[in-house]
Amino acid sequence: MDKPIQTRALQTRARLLEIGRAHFMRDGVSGLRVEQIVAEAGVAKGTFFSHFGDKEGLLTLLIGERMTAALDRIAAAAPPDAPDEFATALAPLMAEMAPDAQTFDIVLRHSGATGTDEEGPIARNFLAQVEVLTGWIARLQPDAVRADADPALLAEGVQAFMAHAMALTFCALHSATGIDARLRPFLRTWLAPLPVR
Amino acid sequence: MDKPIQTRALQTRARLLEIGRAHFMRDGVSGLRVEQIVAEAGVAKGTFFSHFGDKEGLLTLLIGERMTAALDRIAAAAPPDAPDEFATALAPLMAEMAPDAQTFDIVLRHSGATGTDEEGPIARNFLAQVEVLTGWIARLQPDAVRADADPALLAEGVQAFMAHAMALTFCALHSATGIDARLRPFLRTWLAPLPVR
DNA sequence: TAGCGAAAGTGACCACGGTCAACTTTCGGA
DNA sequence: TCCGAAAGTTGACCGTGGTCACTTTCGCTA
Repeated sequence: MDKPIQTRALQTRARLLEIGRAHFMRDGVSGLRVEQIVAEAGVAKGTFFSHFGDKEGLLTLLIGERMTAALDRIAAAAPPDAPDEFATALAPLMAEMAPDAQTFDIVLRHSGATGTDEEGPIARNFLAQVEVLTGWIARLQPDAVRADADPALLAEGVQAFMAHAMALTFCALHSATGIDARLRPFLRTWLAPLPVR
Repeated sequence: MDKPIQTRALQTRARLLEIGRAHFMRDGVSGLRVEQIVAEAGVAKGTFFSHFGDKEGLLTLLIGERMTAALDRIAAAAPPDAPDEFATALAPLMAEMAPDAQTFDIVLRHSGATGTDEEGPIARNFLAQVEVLTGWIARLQPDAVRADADPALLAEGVQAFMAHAMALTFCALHSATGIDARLRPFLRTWLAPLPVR
């Protein structure tokens, strides 16, 4: 019924992860060769794939752990007091999500775009993002953030704008302005409280 | 100075495009093999790459021409009279942009995410989308659409939500509801006119 | 029309992710 | 302590995208 994982397998997996992490930190996504990792770990190619499914399987773990750390730090800090501060608060997370186009690509592909129960640390991170954002938003309603919409909907919208702003990073025309500067006008318009009637 | 393109090259290119289009229409992105196309066209592999750069070069042309056709049809039709009609009006375009995950992936990667001058029919389509949307929005301001924001910013925001809604299509949890149903609440909240003070 | 330079096309070759049938190791129970 | 089944591992093999030094074709001018 249960399937006990042998320590041998855990060790192999840990070794692959560690070596993969080293390569990822040094060269990013593009400089990660399965054959290289496998050679350094002293195992056969097939072993890699039996552990991670495919190359992206490892990458999602590596990217996911960085995203998790970033989000944890953000959640532990003081929540922003106004929509304008959202972008700055989220900047460290976005830096992990989109250090380069290939990474961002993987993040998007495994995002489950806010809300699948499907596996994966990236998808889980997106769910956690919504929770954090929802908390921030609910806390600021109704004075600093519009109260005529569901906080969860607003939170998802923030994610959509984050993706938009990150994508613009890889476009020559917009890469000059910082990512939070690009995000801010959208969030301001999206979250602005309705004028008092 | 000028570089006259030989008719021979044009014919080869046209043949590759035509065969590629046939495969794309039958099997989508995933069922497109460069070697197959090249064999049917009776040319060498290198010829393909000298014409399109890489496999995605051809795919962006094929996807781009479908997106262009869809957007042209939308632009020619009557503009929507309320935010709620945006989603329905845009549905045919979104169907071309995201018939499957792989296609959507390519679209995103070549979008220039609204606003690079960089080449490519997909990036150009994104620019054209903004123009169409800006027109729609400006037309409805200030009664049916909020007037406190720049129409271009609102248009870009619509694109961000479109991407979000399309991404949700490939997520088990959300694929049940139609894409326009998913998009509508966001657009309603994003574009809703401010209450009269 | 010979011949030259550039454009177009060729195909052997490579890189690299991924597969799978066979083999080895582990471990619980008889 | 031996056995069988399942977990773990192996590495030869494959598919496919992409490269590049070389050949062929074309248009032009002397």
